[in-house]
Amino acid sequence: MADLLSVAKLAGVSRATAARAFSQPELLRSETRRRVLEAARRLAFRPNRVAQQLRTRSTRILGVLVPSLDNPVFAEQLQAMETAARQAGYSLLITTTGYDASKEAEIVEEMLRQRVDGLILTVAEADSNDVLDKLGKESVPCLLVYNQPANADTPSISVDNRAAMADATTHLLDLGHRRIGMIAGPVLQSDRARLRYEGYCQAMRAHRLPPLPLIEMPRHTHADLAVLEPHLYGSERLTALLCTNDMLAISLMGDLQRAGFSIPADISVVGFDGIALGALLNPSLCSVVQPRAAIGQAAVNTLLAMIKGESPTRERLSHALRQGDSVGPPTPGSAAPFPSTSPTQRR
Amino acid sequence: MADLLSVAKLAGVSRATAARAFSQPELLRSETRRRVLEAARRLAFRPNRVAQQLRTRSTRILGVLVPSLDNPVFAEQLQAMETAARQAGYSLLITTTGYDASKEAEIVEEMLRQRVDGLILTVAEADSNDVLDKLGKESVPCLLVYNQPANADTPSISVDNRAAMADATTHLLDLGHRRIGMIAGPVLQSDRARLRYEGYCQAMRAHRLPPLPLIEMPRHTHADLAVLEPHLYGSERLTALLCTNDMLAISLMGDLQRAGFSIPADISVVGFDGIALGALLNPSLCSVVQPRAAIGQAAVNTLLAMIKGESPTRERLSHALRQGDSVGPPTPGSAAPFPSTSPTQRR
DNA sequence: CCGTGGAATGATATCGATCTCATTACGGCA
DNA sequence: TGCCGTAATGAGATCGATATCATTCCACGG
Repeated sequence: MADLLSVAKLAGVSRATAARAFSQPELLRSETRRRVLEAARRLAFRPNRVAQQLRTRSTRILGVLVPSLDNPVFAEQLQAMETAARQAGYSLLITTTGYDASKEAEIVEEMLRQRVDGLILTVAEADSNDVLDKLGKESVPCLLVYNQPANADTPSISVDNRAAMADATTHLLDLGHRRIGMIAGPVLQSDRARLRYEGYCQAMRAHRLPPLPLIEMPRHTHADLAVLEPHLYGSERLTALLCTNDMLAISLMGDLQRAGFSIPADISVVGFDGIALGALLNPSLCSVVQPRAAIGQAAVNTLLAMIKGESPTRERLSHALRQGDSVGPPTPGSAAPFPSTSPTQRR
Repeated sequence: MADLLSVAKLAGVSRATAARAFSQPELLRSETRRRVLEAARRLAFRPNRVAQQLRTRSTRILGVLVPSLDNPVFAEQLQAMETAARQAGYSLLITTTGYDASKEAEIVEEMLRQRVDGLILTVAEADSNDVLDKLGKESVPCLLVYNQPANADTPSISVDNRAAMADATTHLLDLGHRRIGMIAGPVLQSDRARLRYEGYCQAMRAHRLPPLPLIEMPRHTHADLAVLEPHLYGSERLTALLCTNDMLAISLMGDLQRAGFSIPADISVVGFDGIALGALLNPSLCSVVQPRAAIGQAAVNTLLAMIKGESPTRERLSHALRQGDSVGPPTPGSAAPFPSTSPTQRR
């Protein structure tokens, strides 16, 4: 391709002058500027960002790491980030771990080699994370999203996961539910899930009820009815289920309905994240809404501020409980120990 | 940070030798190599990819452009792309247009400045697209995904949109449906939507039925019942609706159910894309499945082959119709001209 | 003991921009 | 006309790696 030097030659000026036509046009005599721009046009000159990046030691690229794009909560947030970043003249280098924490280190290292100007990470464990510890010693601005570190010194943006789940639990309690369960993905791998469970426990205790043990699903985003079965039948069956994320909740609803349960008459379901699709369903999914777009936008803006040298802030964005038809008051006598209809779809 | 030169000095070798310790370690005496690596470790040396990229004229970055990450069909495909790319040692620069075709040119230009090694695009219009025309003259490998250009010379990967929608239509016809409608987003902006409509028309005509006009929704991923209303009531009401994408279909189902319609008893709904969530719903969404993961993976691999100089291929991946409970045979007498229940949720 | 050839290493140009500092051009004023 | 200060432009170093070609090292055969 044509480079600045050839443009300069064609315009009959020096490299420096040619460069100035783009970076500081006001320094040039308008006639000179015109000649350079004309030459650039003729040669189809395209500035080489790589060379710029090397010389200026700034890539204007942000490195982003999320668990998975298959979960809309991350995809929707990325959409907001991309928009915000591009508006500010930045690009995104997006990577995923597939919920595999052991990949985090290598991926972050690769982004550092690329000399990203900053990092936005959603990791499995924000506390006691050696990747973050290492990053602390580096000079690269770094920001956690969705993670809510307890003691960590890494700035972060998230909702108050504990309070949020406590709110959801309280909502169920206020409706009259008492046997409320909570399901999560492989829990050891997510600090968020643990905080949400704590919120649940807190709310239960506040009502003088013993919190039930967390029910762990084998996958992050897909419910498994077999694991849940013991809690669905009999006199001690659960009347409401809290899920640590919407994907889990949505797949759970489908499975329950196919197994003959009516929602919310037989059992109420609450999700977490508030992905757009949840509101479109029928019954619509009651869910703790994390403001994904706001989180994404705030993340980019905060990181850009940090890059400019401003001191980081730890932000707690406010959550909201989206009411939905997947939740209703418990109907004590309604569900027989075993569901009355055959395990096929029921409308 | 420490650069290669300082590593070389500490190890007591030349820059070139230090570099070889990483790029061609077999050329060095093991003792020399050890000294260099040890020095690199001590200095926490991190290779500067930007400098490498400038010198080698290869970034090992692929530029990706999709309409929106809010639509899972793109997010799921990106997940596959990211995995495939990283395995091959490439990174992704991901950008979105928000379905705004007028942004395509600028975004592509910016990616070219970044000197991406190749481009993977999903554009609004594959034919008569000046961005693509311009790219044709450049030497950057470029690949279309989901787009299915008629005459274009740009290689592409997609399903056969026409045949796919024809299959879905035929499925409905075989069940006995006759009044089958089709809804789409702002259709002028999507070549895919038009091809799918053609497939529908084709299938209808093959059954000696006049295709109905396409019903256009104001948004790409959200149905609007008001627009649809004229087709839902009366003796000529539709008994089945095809949607150009799953988001549209899912939101449509929710809206219909909330308006008192029973699915599929009153009306059948078919989606397109086969996003993961569709299968989890109740009723599960019948949809034309585009193999998103396979498409993403194939896209990356094909593009990498093109980068290596192999000649491009235009690939048609096979689609499949996922059966779902959102479709059933028409029930002629079932739905009154006006729905029998009040417009609240019905189970 | 020396010449020879391959293995190992070094010196230097280069990728394409920006940055700093030096130099030239030019308009105003004595 | 000549001097001066600012505006405009140029020369050359630099960012951090790789690539090419030259040079040194060393073992081995003659």
